[in-house]
Amino acid sequence: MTKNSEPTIHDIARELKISASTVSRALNDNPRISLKTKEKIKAVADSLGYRPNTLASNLRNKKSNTIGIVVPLINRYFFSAVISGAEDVAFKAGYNVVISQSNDLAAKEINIVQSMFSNRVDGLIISIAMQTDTFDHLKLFQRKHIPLVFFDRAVPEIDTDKIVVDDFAGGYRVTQHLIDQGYKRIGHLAGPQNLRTYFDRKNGYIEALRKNGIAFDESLINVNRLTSDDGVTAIKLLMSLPNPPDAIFCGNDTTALSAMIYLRDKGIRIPEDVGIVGFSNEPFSQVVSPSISTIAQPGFVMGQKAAELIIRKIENRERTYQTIVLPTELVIRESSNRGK
Amino acid sequence: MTKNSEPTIHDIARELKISASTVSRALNDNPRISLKTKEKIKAVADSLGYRPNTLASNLRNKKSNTIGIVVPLINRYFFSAVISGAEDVAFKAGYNVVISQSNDLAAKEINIVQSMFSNRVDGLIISIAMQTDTFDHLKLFQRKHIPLVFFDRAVPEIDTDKIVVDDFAGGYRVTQHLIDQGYKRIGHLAGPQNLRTYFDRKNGYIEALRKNGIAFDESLINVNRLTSDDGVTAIKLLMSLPNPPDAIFCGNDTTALSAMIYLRDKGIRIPEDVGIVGFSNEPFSQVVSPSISTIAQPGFVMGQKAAELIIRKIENRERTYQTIVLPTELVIRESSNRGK
DNA sequence: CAGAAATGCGCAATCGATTGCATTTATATT
DNA sequence: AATATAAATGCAATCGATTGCGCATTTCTG
Repeated sequence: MTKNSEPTIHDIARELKISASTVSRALNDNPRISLKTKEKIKAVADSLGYRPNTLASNLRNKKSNTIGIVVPLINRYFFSAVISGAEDVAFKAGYNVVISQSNDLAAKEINIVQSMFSNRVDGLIISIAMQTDTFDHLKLFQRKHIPLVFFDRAVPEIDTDKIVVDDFAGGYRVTQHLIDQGYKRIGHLAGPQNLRTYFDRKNGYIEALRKNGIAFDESLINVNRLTSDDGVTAIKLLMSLPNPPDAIFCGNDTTALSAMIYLRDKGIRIPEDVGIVGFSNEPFSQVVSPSISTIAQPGFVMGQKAAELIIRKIENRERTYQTIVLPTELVIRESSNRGK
Repeated sequence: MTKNSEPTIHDIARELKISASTVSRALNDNPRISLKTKEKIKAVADSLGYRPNTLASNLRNKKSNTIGIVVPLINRYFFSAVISGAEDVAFKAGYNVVISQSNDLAAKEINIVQSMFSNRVDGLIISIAMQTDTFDHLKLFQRKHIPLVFFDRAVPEIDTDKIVVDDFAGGYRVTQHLIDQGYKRIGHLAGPQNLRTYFDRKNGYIEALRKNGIAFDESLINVNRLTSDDGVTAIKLLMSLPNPPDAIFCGNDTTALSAMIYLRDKGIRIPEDVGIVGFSNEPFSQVVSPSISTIAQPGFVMGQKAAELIIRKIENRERTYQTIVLPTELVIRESSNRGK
């Protein structure tokens, strides 16, 4: 098939009757090579259309200049924002990024992570799948001292760098805001509690209630997977309670939207009758009607920070682990704004 | 830093006092190795925690099992959908994907593409940057016979595989739909005309007018970069014409939305006074109010097809170039529906 | 039971770039 | 001019996996 005529440093060397070592050094601007020789070599390299074979270089250097990124789903605003931010920083620093999606399946995640290990990525940035509950595949990276950075969904039992948003504070703020708006019975659609993020959001909610002296009613919390359909099921359930809520803190914007549409179809006014707040500030949340109050998660910045951090680790400029907690921002929009 | 104790096939060989060749063959299930030996080898490999070094294998095989994907911006729904679809297919077929974004800058695109070449990707899937107007970096792939697949934004002068949507038909349908709804003066916000997609959309629009015997008025077309701000500027301009349009076919959903918001703020009713149609079916277009009529572009499917195609090419199961034109689908929503 | 055929495995080169150490060449010093 | 010193380059091994060819052992055939 493809003719295999890619020029190598040996071809350049032969052309100039010098050794490949010299060519290699020249192309890497090694001071041991004279300027004159360098120029000659670069000229020949150009004329042959030489392009270094990164594979060979990587093998020899035991470094792939590649950062792996694993997300549940690429095609989700928050995650693609993170990827975008990470790619930006990585590319500028001379790293490639390989990206895979776990589809929130533990099995695929394990597969991906092992494949990335075999590909000798220099570091791994990951937000774990909802389903994942064993972590051997990640501990592998730990054991081999390959930098590992969690973002958003971190694993508490693995001690490494983490970049998360302050979900607790987010949940707290949302709830406080709803209370401030005069809502009395505030329900919560919570995500899977094995994921720290959702766990924290719920606890922020509970803490805000407590601080405000509001009795915590377990029945107002519905734990589900936060899909659009789950949102409808959950809101239906909560509204059918003998004493239904007058506000809902939804674990994400998707359920906020689907709950909102359900309520609207039932003739329930938002925010007058029921207040709604989501989480994540998905793009649609500001353009729907009524627009959805939510918590902004700085995805792009998160990606940038994750990449910066992992590069510092890869290049060994830092040895201690840190957990960066990015501040959350409450974005108040129509769905919870009664003007109080 | 990291201790370099990754076990290799040589370690396994030493352990069993056999040769590395045998180990390699055993792990690759070569029939020349007896079952007994294979089992012993696999047992030792497991016990040592052996993981093949893909870099070494790739170098030797002159194949990286990697597909490069270049998009203008990862964090855009359509593109992340394509990436998601492509990753899906690629991963199942045993390929990794490395992804970079050009930010619509020609210079960065060139840089990325060359870097991917150096990394010896087995194939490249790309949607070119708006800015790009020289194509040497892509012709390089052609010359070296490395499979190249364009999607969405293709380069006419490069003869290779392309996956596009039928933009012409899309533009035509949108326009016909607006005419059917009784709109009389239909304007168009067009994208950069060096990009085939936008060029075709515009021509579909023009053709539909012609077929319906409607005089084509150049002043109703505004060519811009289709950002949110561009949309506002453009709509402002069109509406200030002596004889303003009563419907706008916007080159994408972003401008459709910003134009719509501008009109709404001016007290102009949609779709009663002015009809709006976008392009791409961004997620927000169905949840805004009024919801935006648009053309659905099957991003995920496009990504899948692109990956399937490039893999067939890489594995040499196909030699002829093809252009796959995916059908467009008109999604009629509120913004253009006067119930006619 | 000799010779043929099959089976199982090892040697050594290869992929392309890098690098410690050695060697050659140029320049400086006495 | 001879030696010391610095500058420039080359040799050969290395990174880890793969593979054509050949050798040795086993099994089969007449």
